[in-house]
Amino acid sequence: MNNQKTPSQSPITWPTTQRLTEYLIILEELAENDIEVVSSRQLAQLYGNTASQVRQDFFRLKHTGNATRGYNIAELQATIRRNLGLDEVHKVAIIGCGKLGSTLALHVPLADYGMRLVAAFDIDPDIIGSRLSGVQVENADKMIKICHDRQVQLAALSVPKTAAQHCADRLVMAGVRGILNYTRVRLRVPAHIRVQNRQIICSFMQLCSRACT
Amino acid sequence: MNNQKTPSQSPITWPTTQRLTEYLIILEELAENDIEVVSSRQLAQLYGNTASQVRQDFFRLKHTGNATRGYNIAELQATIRRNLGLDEVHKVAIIGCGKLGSTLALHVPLADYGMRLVAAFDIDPDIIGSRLSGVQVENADKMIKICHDRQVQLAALSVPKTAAQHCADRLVMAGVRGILNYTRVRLRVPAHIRVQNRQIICSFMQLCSRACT
DNA sequence: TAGATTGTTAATCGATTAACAATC
DNA sequence: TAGATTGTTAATCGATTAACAATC
Repeated sequence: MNNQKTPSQSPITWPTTQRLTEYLIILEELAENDIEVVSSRQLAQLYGNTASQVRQDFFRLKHTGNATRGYNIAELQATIRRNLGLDEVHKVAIIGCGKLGSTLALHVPLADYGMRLVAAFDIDPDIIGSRLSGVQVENADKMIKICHDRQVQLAALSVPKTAAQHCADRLVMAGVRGILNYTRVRLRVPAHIRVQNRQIICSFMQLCSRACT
Repeated sequence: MNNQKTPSQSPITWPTTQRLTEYLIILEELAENDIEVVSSRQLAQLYGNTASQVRQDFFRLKHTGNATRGYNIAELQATIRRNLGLDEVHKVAIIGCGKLGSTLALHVPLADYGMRLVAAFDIDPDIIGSRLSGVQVENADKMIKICHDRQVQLAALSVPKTAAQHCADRLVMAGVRGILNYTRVRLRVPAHIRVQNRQIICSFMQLCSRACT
């Protein structure tokens, strides 16, 4: 389910949300190079879309730039972060700390984008008890209690296929709001739970289809 | 650049291509459970879209089902694979075999979807020479020659930010057609090279924005 | 046969692009 | 001032949804 429905209360559509996260990455890169201002044309060039679309996106955020110089990068970053809800700290758990799960824990800079890893789970006794990016890996049978106690809102699911649905069920019971599903299983969850399916193999297939045909 | 332009020759749009890869995963799951036939309504239910959209997608593939029972799963899988170009074997290289790169090599079932890992590179002497999913990790300074010799068409880029553009340049020189970019750098490549940006942190931000606001 | 489902066209919806006055 | 750029509306484009005759 890549194209989710946009909740009616927000003026920000799903395509815009997706672009905003990427703009943020681009702006970060510009800021690192001490660039302070960017025009819609420049940003469009970097993103690979049109200046018109960039301006539309910011128009929806009610973000206003400078009619001569363009957009102030620091302000733009702040607006985007606020609109994506990255101002508050959202608590994240990683379910399954094998190869993929541990990579997510160590490689993804959650802390830089309004999130914090607060729990990690596995069933392998060799992995349970080890530390991963500041948290101790817990036994998966404590998932409901720990996620509930630590108020986990988001979870990344990187377990074997056979465990996927059972883990999802427990996450829902623990009150998690959204699941990033890296398993090749379609999860069945109540309608109010957001699931984003991110099977890495799909990205390879999509690229293959685009680049090689 | 999530929303790429569709090349004019193909009747299959980018949104459809994205869905097709996910249908394939769902069909795999159904086939494992010895289900032989699926209706557009059932598939839509599993994917999270409408039966009408499912039928449109297959209509564009000129795939024809049975007006009473629905679609034969084995036939459907074959049609989708053919349309995505997964019939031939596409050669893949992984650039950067740290935590993320080695996870991609070991975790992603390329061989099941018309791809084959034929090369892997790193600059770390401790990693060079080790074996990863059937290939030996080579020194990154041999990237151009090896990728060219082994006819690498697709590459996954999982190197530190500082190395990203340089690696991309070399991949282009080696004749690679598409790059799956996991770094948080915007790559500058010639127009005929496909780049798909897949920064994992963006998925987390998107989920956060959807689930928590 | 009756009923469920497809194949396909047309209608609708929403996202992107174009255009240009207002701004600095 | 002149020129580049934004803010914003309207037009266009394309994707999704609806509808229903044809099919098995």
